[in-house]
Amino acid sequence: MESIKEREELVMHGISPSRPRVEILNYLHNNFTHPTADEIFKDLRGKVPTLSLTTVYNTLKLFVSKGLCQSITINEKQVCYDGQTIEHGHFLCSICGKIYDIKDNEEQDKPHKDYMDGHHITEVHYYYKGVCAECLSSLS
Amino acid sequence: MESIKEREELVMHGISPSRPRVEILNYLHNNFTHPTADEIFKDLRGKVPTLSLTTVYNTLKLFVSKGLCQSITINEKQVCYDGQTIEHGHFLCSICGKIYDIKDNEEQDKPHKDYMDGHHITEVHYYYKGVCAECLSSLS
DNA sequence: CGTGCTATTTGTTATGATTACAATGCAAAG
DNA sequence: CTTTGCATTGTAATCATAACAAATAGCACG
Repeated sequence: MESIKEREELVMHGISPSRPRVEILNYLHNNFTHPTADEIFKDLRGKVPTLSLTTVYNTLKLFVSKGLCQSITINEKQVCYDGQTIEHGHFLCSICGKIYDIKDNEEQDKPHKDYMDGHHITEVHYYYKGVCAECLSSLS
Repeated sequence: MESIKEREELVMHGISPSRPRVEILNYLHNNFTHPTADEIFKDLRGKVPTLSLTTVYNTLKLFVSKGLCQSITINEKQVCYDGQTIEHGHFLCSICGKIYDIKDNEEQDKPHKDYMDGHHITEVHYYYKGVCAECLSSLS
């Protein structure tokens, strides 16, 4: 895990590839669990002992502004982050609280437009709530 | 404004129609601004001087659980509330911060399914971000 | 090698939304 | 009138996030 890819990606986006930034981006590229800032912080502390939570927050905000990741606001409590920048939906399980990615194979399933009611649309977000497959099967 | 309709609606949903509850429901039915708990509290203080912010929070949570209103989590800072319970999208203006209702005239514009990837879907949420018509026109 | 400059990181402290909790109030039933 | 139980209230706690100032690191230049 040399994180060369992450280093390059940062530079291409005009961000200098400091240690914390490379590690956080690498983390986002390897974890599809939609982590919160705090989860990222706790998970990376072992690898980068000097890391501070403030840096995680700053870095994530920077990444979002540069289009390197997206923030997810399904959960009423905390913001979650997703290293996948291509538009896709999410599913929040009301029982276990996990967030799943939704792969939209059918195009018409997702809302799509540039203008609506005269507003200029730059981002489309959609998500579902319910009970996930795993929780469904344990409700035997 | 006798709020008889709200009184009835509360009773029909198994909620005893106390003064704060009637007033908050009435407020949600007359304001389509997607207010936060605090905005509702401040706006109703004149009319109901004994009202407490805690009651507003409790009541909103009760309403959501009984399906009398829905909570909107577009904004990363606070949760907003919407008295309209029929499924509809929202639009958040990144400039002025206002939230608009989106009337979906075209059915295929909104995602729709009962099951997806094995998960059981009970709620569908979607929203857009961008620049609203008003802010667009003032960018002259 | 040092020096200074700028960007980055860090720790601490503040903020602000939401909740927990305990106390008070109130309305219906006896 | 009392009792009983739910509603409401005020206060204090919690917790995510941001502000801020100090410390540090990377780097161009002498």
